[in-house]
Order: sequence, then structure tokens, then C-alpha cells
Amino acid sequence: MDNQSVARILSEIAQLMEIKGENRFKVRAFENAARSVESLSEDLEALAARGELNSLAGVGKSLAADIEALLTTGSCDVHRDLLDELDPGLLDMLRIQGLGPKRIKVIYETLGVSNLSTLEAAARAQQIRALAGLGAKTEERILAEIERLSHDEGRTPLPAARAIAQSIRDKLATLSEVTKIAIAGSLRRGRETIGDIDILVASETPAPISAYLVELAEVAEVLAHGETKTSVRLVSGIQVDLRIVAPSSFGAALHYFTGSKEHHIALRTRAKRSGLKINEYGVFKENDGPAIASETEVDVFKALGLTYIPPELREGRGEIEAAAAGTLPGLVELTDIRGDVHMHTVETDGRATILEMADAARTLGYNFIVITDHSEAVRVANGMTPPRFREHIKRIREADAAYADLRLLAGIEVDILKDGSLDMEHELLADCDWVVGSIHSHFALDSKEMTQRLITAMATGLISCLGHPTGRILGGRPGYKYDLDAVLEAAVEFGVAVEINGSTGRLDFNAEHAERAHRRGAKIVLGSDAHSTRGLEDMDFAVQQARRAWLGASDVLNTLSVEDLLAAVRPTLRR
DNA sequence: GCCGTTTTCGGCCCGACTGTTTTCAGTCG
Repeated sequence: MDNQSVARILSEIAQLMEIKGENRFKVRAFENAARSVESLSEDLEALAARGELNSLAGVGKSLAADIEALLTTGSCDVHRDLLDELDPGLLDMLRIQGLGPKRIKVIYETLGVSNLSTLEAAARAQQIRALAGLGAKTEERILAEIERLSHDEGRTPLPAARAIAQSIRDKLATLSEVTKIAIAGSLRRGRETIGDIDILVASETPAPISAYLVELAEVAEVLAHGETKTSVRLVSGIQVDLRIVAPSSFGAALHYFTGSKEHHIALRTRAKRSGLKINEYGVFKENDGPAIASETEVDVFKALGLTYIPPELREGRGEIEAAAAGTLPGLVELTDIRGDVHMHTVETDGRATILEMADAARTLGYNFIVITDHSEAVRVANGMTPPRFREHIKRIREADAAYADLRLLAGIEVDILKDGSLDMEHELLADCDWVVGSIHSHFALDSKEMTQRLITAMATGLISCLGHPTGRILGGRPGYKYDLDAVLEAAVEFGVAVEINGSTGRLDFNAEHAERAHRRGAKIVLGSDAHSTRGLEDMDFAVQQARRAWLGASDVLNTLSVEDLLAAVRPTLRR
């Protein structure tokens, strides 16, 4: 059984225990263990084989035994007992906003309701409002939530959420009452999908600001409207939480509102141990008194004896220990990026010409770009035949001669065909500067065939980097199945870099894959996969995923000079 | 159920908002 499945069952156990009314700290022990397993980059099976399961944070003797049982038999006693006692449909009921374990327990025990459809029937029959502690409003809310969940599209991809958030932020920023404003939450941390949008405002007069938000045309529903905290759902379905604080506590609030939950729990536990209390208003001595830090995030971390932790690292995955020890890496920044290795032009499915892309790249301050149009197999994109590619290389080289301060490199995004062969004459691939090898067809091969397909392609020695290496589409299709470690090992062997593709639908590799690749010694390169001049700006998303993978400037090939970049890959082709 | 730079027992992050109450429990982030 894989790590994610074990984590899912552990968290299911925690949820069922909560509904059952178990001790909440016991519940949290299972939640903690689920998180530990989920963020583990090694195979749980390997850890178990070495008898080291209780080296995991939050896993003691009892949980180690449960995990062991899950790994070997696919189930464990505590899970089986809970499922015997409770209906798994209750877990779906937890997805309803405003309905938590306590109320579900009441509904379950008095009405026998144990899934969404019987819940809907009970609410329609007005049976919910008759229960103690529940009323008509809750009943209406339940019906509205069931309706919403029936066509719920789940979490929003980061790029789409960021565009919406920026638009709301810019509108709020026009108000004179707003002193400072920032997007916080998982958006600021760069998580690849976003549950809701968090916006933080500093102001002395909060009332007019939240009043303005609830009146915006894009607001479909007001979920909560308090003095300092307001939540709305937009017509697009995404929820926006606005929090307003005094300017003097903006830093503490920004930290608080950026999360993650795991980061906060770890940090507050640590603070408490040294006699400090931390909340959205600042860091306090435990006997209260004025805040000892609150104005900036740097102050907050400093008061806790920590160096500044960038938002992308705040996931409760060891960043606090590293900050305390002063060993946090200096993360790569957009300004470190000297060029882009993946983009398209009008030659295939891009919207801009070579010269237009070059001009846009120069505006971004790049030293180099690689033009990588599609090969023939991608017919919908008007992929190039060998003769067309030969001409295209010539045009790129001519354009290059016209720029003194920008190197234009000739490249291609060549298709890796079903059998692992490359969709272009090898001489042309060897002749151009950079080859992105990508899969755009036969996604459904089994893992063994797909692994072999990728390795065969890399073994040609002609590929500079694997483009969008998992093929997943954010919020669309999952990636193709293959043995990631075997492919990474081959990438190292054949001198092939792996791409973090920043285009808005992909973010592929994501941070977890990139971290794993880096640890396995594979080289990482960032590509915007731009299909227009605007698309070049998607490099920003690739950088953010790299930061989430704890990568520094020296861990990313785009920070090198052209000569060093080209020398870092395709070792057998050195000319 | 886990864990220890005050600990092997007694703790376990913190505050805002809502609905249903008449002072607060439940939920959420």
C-alpha cells in the first residue's frame, strides 16, 4: 500500500473518531500521523522494512503497529472497528461547511441520517431544525451546501486563483481606508491548488472596507460579515476571506493569515515552550502585556529566535528547525533567472514571432531564450516536419545575429513517441542547441511501458530536458504512470535535466516531484512553455514551485550562463 | 495516542464569527 493511501486511511480514522466523540487529542494523534506519512518523501514500505516507522514525527508504538497492519493487510483493527460502528457516508457529511463532527453526531444519533442523500431528505422534511442546538438557518445552509457540492469543482488551480485574487486586491486597494493590503493564505505559499482566497488589510477603520467587499458585483453570497473578518463566495464559486487588522499588527497578521496550519501548530508549540504566545496580533510574553513583535514578519520570526522563513517553506516540514539552526537555504528568485528554455512561436501553435518573443524576453532582462516549437506528431499544433525544422533553425540563428545582448538558441520540443523514439531526424536534434523531450500521446501505457519509453528516449543522448515530466493537467487529467525513481536515475545517467513547467495549466514537475528529483541528483530547469509574449511571465510560477522544493539559485540551470547551461546537459554531444 | 532543554504524567495552538443561546458551543481557518 502506498504512502498516500495509508495517509488517507489514517485521516479517515481521525474523522470517524471525531464523529464518534473520541478524545480530541487522540484524534489529533491520528491527524498528525496522517500528515507525517503524507509528507514523507521515502516509501513507507522501506521505512517499515527497516523497523523505523516510529522515527516518524507523531508515530509511537501504537500507530506504528496500525501503519504496519495497513501496509501488510490493507486494513487495521481500529479502522475496521470504526467502520463496523459508523457509516462511511458520514465522512461525506463533513464536507458540508458549517457541519462538523459534533452536529453530525447529533443528526446521526437522533435521525439515523448517515449520508448526504438521507441528510438532504431530512433537511427538506424540516427535521434538522427540530434538533437541539440546530435551527432553521443551519437547515437552509445544509441544503444550499448539498446543492453546491453537487457541482463542486473542488480546489482552484493556483494561476486562476491568483488572477482572481489580484483583481479583488486591486479593487480594495483603491479605498482610502486601506493602509496596506496583501494576498495571504495558500496562494502566498504557492500551493498548486487553492481552496479559498485570503486577503489581509491593514486599516484603522475596517467597517467601510468589508462593506465594500460584500457589495462587489462578483460576490454571489455573503458567508460571514463581522467587524474584522468577512467571508464571501464569488460567482465563480471560490471563497474569499477578508481580514482587517490595525497597521501595527500587520506583520503578525500576515504571518498568521499565510499559514499553513501545520506551520502554525509547530511554531506555537515551540513558542509556548519558551514562554511565548503567538497570535495574529503579535508575539507576547505569556503573562501578556504589550506585543514584543508584531509590525513585520521579520520581527515575528526574530522574536521567536528564528531567521525569516519564506512563505513557500511554511508547511511544517522542518522549516522551523532549519530556521532555528540557521540552515534554511537561500531560495531561487525570479531575478536570478537568466533565461527561458521552453517556448513556442507562430511556426507551430504560438501566437508571437521569433522576434516578438525575443523582444519580450529582453524586456524581462533575460540573457538567453530557447525557441522550442513542436515536432510533427503534434498535428493539432501544426508540428514541424524535418525540412521545416531545418529552415526554422536557420531563421532562429539569423535572428540571434541581430541581438547583441540576448542569445537566441535553436531548439525544439520533440515528441517522445509510443516506443520511446524521437519524432525528428537525429542529425537535426544534434545540430540544434536544446531539445525538450515531451510526451503528448499514448498517455495510458502501463507503468512498465511508460518507464521504458522515457528511458529509451533519454538514452539517445539527444534530449536536454524532459518537458512537463508527469503530463498532468491541473484540475484536469492526472499524470501518466511510471516509475519516477527509475526515470530520475536514467536522467542522471544520460545527463538529462527535468523541467518545472510553469504554464498555467501544468506546474509540472510540482514542488514534491522537483524536491525528489533534486535529492536524486537530477538537474532542474525551469520553462514557461510560453505560447505568447505574455506567457513568458509564467516563469514566475515555475520559480515559485522551485522555491517550494527548497531549491536555491545554484540548484536551477536557468541561473547559469548560456555556455554553462549547455554544458550541463547532453554530455555525449559535447562539441 | 504522543511526547519531553521545567516532564514518563499531564499536558496537547489560537481567536473570530454564527446560530441558538441568554453566556456559549460548534465550526473554521
